[in-house]
Amino acid sequence: MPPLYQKIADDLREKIRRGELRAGDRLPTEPQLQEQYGVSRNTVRLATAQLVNEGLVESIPGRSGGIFVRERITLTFHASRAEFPTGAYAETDAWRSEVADQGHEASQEFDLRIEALPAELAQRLGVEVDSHAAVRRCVRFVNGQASSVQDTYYPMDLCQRVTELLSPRDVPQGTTRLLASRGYEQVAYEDEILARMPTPAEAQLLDLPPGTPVLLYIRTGFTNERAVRVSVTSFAGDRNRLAYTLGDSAVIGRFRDREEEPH
Amino acid sequence: MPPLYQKIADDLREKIRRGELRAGDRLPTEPQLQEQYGVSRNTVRLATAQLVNEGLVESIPGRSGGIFVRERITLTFHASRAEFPTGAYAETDAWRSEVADQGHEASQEFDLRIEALPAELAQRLGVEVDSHAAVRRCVRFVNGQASSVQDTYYPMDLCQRVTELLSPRDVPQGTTRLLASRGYEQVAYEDEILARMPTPAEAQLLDLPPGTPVLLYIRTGFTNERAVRVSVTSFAGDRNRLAYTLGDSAVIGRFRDREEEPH
DNA sequence: GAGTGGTCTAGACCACTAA
DNA sequence: TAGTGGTCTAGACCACTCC
Repeated sequence: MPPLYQKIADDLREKIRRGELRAGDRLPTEPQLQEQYGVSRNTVRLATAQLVNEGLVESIPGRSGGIFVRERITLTFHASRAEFPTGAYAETDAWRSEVADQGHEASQEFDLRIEALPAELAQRLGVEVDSHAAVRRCVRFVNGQASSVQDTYYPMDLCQRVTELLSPRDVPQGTTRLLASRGYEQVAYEDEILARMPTPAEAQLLDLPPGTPVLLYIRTGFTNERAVRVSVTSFAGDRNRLAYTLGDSAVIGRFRDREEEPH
Repeated sequence: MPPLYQKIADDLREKIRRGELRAGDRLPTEPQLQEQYGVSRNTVRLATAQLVNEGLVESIPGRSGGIFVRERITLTFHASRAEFPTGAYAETDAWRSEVADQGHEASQEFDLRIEALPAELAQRLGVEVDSHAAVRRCVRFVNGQASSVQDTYYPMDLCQRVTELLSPRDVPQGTTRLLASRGYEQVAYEDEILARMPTPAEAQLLDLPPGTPVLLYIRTGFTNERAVRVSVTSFAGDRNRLAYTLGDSAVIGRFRDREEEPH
C-alpha cells in the first residue's frame, strides 16, 4: 500500500495527464486538498512537493497564488547545423533566426572574463591543467526569459594571436569566422551531451523551478592542428531540445512537415 | 536571509563539493543533524530532501542505513558512430563492446509488443495517427543495473514486408542490417535530445533515485523513400552521456587521450 | 533490542499580494 | 483584510535491518 501522500500525488498527476487539469490551471488550495483527502497539511505538502520536483506544477505564494500546472514551450537547437561554413550567418545570428523561425523573440547578453581553466576542460583543449583561458559568456533569452547560458573557453595563447577574442563585446562576424580568417578553421567538432540537476547558480540564472533538469551540451572545436575552444552550454531542460541530422540531410528535408511537441 | 533548512542544505552541499564528504560517505544521522543545527526533525528532513532532489545524496532506511553521498559512473554512448554501414557490428553489439571498452559488464533484454502509435511518433514516421506499430524494446544493463531503455517503433506495413521484425528475440545481425538487406537502407538519421524528469514508470524501470533526470534520445531513420523507424531511448541521466563527432573525425582521434569525468 | 529513515498529525507564525 | 503558500516545532507510530 503506497503512503497517503503518494496516492494524492498519483491522483493529481493522473488528473493532469488526462487533461482534467490543464496547463495554467490552478490545483485546489492546500486547505481544500486537506479536506478532500482527509489528511493533515504536511501530508498535502508532501504530495505537492513531489509534483513540484517532477516539474509538473509550480507553486506561487500570495493572495492570488496557488499551485499551477506548468506550461512549456520547447525550442529546438540544431547542433549539427550550427557553425559550419555553409551557414550564411554567425552562430549567434543563426540562433537568433532559428528562434524567430519558431515564433519567439530572441535576445542575448555577452560578457568576458579570464579564468583558470577547470581540469576537465583543460583536458579537452589539450593544454596544461593550471593554465588560464578567456571565457566568453553568452546568456540567451527567449521572450525575455533566460533560456540557456553558454561559456566558451579559448586558451590564452590563442587569444594572444587573435586579440579580438578578448573583446568584451559580441564579435560581429562570429568567432568561428573570425578564427577561420586567422588560419584557425575548425574542421571537426566533438559534442558531448549530459542531463543533470542544475547547480544553484544555474537554477538562479535560468530561473529554473525545482524539478527542472539542465541539458548540458559541451562542444570542442578542432582545427587540423589542435583544439581551439570548448563551449559549455546549459539549456533549461524544460524549454529546449537539441537536434542532429546525420547522413543525407536532403532526404530528411523531403519528409519534414512538422514542428511537433516534445515527447 | 535564507530559511534554516536552506542553510543546512547549503552547508552539506558545500561539504560534499569540498570533498569533506565523499562518494559513499554517510552524512550525520537525522538526530545528529538536529543537534548540530539546533532545529526540529522536520527541518532537517526539508534540508536532506532538497539534496536528494538534486541527486547529490541518497537515503537508505534501516539499522545500517543513513544518508549517503551518491557515486556515479558515466558511460558514453557515441550516437554518431552507431548504426552506420562502416560499423563492423550490429548496433546492439556495438553498444556492448563500447561498454566493455569503458570497463563494465553489459547485458540486455528484449521484448516485442504491438501498440497503437503515439501521435508524436506517427508524425515522425509520416504515417496516420491511428495506425499501429511493432515496438521492439531493449533494456540495457551495466554491471547488472538498468542503464537505459530503448523502444524502437516500426510501422506495421514495413513489418509485413520484413517479418523478422516481429520476432520476439534479438535479431542476430541487427535490425539495421536486416532492413538494409531487404532494400530499406537507412541513409539519414534525425536525432532529437531532451532532458526531463522521469515518469514513474521510467523511475521504476531504471531504478532512478528521486532527483535524477532522464536524457531522452529520439532517432528517426530514413531511407531514400521514407521514414522506416523511430527509436526512443531513455537514459538514466546520472549514468550516461551522449557523444557526437561532426566533421573530420580523424582529426579528433589524433588528439584524443582521454576518458574524462563528466562536467 | 536499538537505531535508522519514512510517514503523519496538530498547531503556530511568517511574507506576500489581490480584494 | 483575508487567503495563499513558506517555514518550523513537537511529538507520534511505522518498517526495516543489523547487532
